[in-house]
Amino acid sequence: MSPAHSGCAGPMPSEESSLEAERRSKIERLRSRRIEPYPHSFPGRVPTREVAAAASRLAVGEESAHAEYRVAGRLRSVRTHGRASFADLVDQSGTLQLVLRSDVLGDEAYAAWLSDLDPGDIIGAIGYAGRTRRGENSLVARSLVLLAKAISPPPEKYHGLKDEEQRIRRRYLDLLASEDVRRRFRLRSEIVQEVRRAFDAAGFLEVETPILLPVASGAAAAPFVTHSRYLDEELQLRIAIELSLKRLLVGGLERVYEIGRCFRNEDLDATHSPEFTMLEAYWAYADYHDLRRLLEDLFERVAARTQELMPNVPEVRAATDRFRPPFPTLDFVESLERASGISRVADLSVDELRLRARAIGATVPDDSPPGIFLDKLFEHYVEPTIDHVSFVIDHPASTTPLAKRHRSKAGRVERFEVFCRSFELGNAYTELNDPDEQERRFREQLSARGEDTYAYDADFVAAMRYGMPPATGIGIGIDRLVMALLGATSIKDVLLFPQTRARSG
RNA sequence: GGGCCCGUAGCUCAGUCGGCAGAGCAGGCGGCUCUUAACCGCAAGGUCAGGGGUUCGAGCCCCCUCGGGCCCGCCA
Repeated sequence: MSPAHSGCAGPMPSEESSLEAERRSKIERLRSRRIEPYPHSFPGRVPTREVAAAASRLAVGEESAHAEYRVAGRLRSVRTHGRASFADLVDQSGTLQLVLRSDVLGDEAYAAWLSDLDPGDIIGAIGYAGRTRRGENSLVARSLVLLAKAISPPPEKYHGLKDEEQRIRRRYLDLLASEDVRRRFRLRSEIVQEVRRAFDAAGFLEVETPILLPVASGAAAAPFVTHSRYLDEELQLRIAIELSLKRLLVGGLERVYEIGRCFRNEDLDATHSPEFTMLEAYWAYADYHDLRRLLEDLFERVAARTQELMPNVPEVRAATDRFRPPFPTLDFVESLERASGISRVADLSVDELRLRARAIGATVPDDSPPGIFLDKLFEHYVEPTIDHVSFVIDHPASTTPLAKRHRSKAGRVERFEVFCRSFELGNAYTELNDPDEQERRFREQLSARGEDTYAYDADFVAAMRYGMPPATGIGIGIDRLVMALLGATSIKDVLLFPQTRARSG
């Protein structure tokens, strides 16, 4: 038993419906038949897919009583047909039809099972493969075993669970009602595995660094704040992994990555969740070109796996097509100039930039640094034009205070962002490793903006003074990557248990 | 934080002009040995999100609250 997760526990239906009373009375009946409704295990089961495969090798109408199979899963529907019935059994491998016949199960058992089983029950079936006269791959059941009686009825068998609130709050119902939803979340896990494989294969070490920190830094965001009773000190939940991983570079771990939850005390909307899964990777002695190559390979692989797992879903097909190489490269400045018609945009004064930003309706403070205005212009003119997965590279230095200066382009930094359908998937730099410059920029950040800014992490600067190798680093939003691959329009579609308000009253 | 929309049976949804609360699925009873959203017949199932108001009369109109969705603003 894993630790209970909080959050979605929520108060749920207190009064039982008459349907539930009916099912409870069936439990009593079953017990009077000396059938335990909640037994301990069901050994020897095979996936339903295996039986379906065996049945598919038979002729229509043929049955093969030689081999016996044990399958288990959730009963989805029962089509009673007098002295023969058909039931659909769903397990993780798929759906298998059970053929229930009084002449095979025995008249008494047949009648008893039909009256005491309901859709939603977890059952085991023991029998042999057969193909019905209508050609359906089936298991002809010699006996049935109740494994868990469901008291609450499942969602409607055809339409499933549609109510968005219920889908989120009671994701288990959404999952049990929809093979498609189950596949999407399975895909999410596989994408994470694929990411691990890519970084492992490139010689990276997966590490785990603190989530609870004295001060959350490494990004500009509002942290969640908590309190340690032991220390009697305030702690903050991390908003980024960056500074922990860079400390590891100082310590001589040359290639490290972490996949983990980060927390930002901000709104939930279509592309933001207060807790989200971030991949960050840091690579000593390499630069952002190396990371980009690694990423391009990774994208091809996850897109292929996505198509494999979810063929024939048009929106998924359209989404994965965006991950087909080559991936366009957009120079930040050139693409902005082309899209906006503004020439020499990087040379404009702050005042000119502010006017341009105001003209497109950007609502940022007047005293913002030039990079903020450039970002706004880019968001307005260029981002909406990005559909295919694309790399935006070499941003003006003023937009990116914490990246290393570009080695050849004046006024730029070595950075790329990956975009898909106008939202950002990832962000990579050739990292700063001059401790004095790091400290200076931290301080500039502090004075530049208000509350949501980089907290000053003195120990991190101290670490860098011992020497951090030249390195490149990247952050990828795993939730967004999954969204992009599935063509999902809301981050809630890729989070098993998105944040919801506690139910009151 | 601002705007718009939604909440009816366990689930999926109708509900017209303010006039008896409806259907399908699921469940109950009966029928059916090839169905697959099985089908046929009968009966049952409601705090119309919650609270207040208008009205002879409110699921429907008005106000408040709760929850959700979408758009905008901010962060990835």
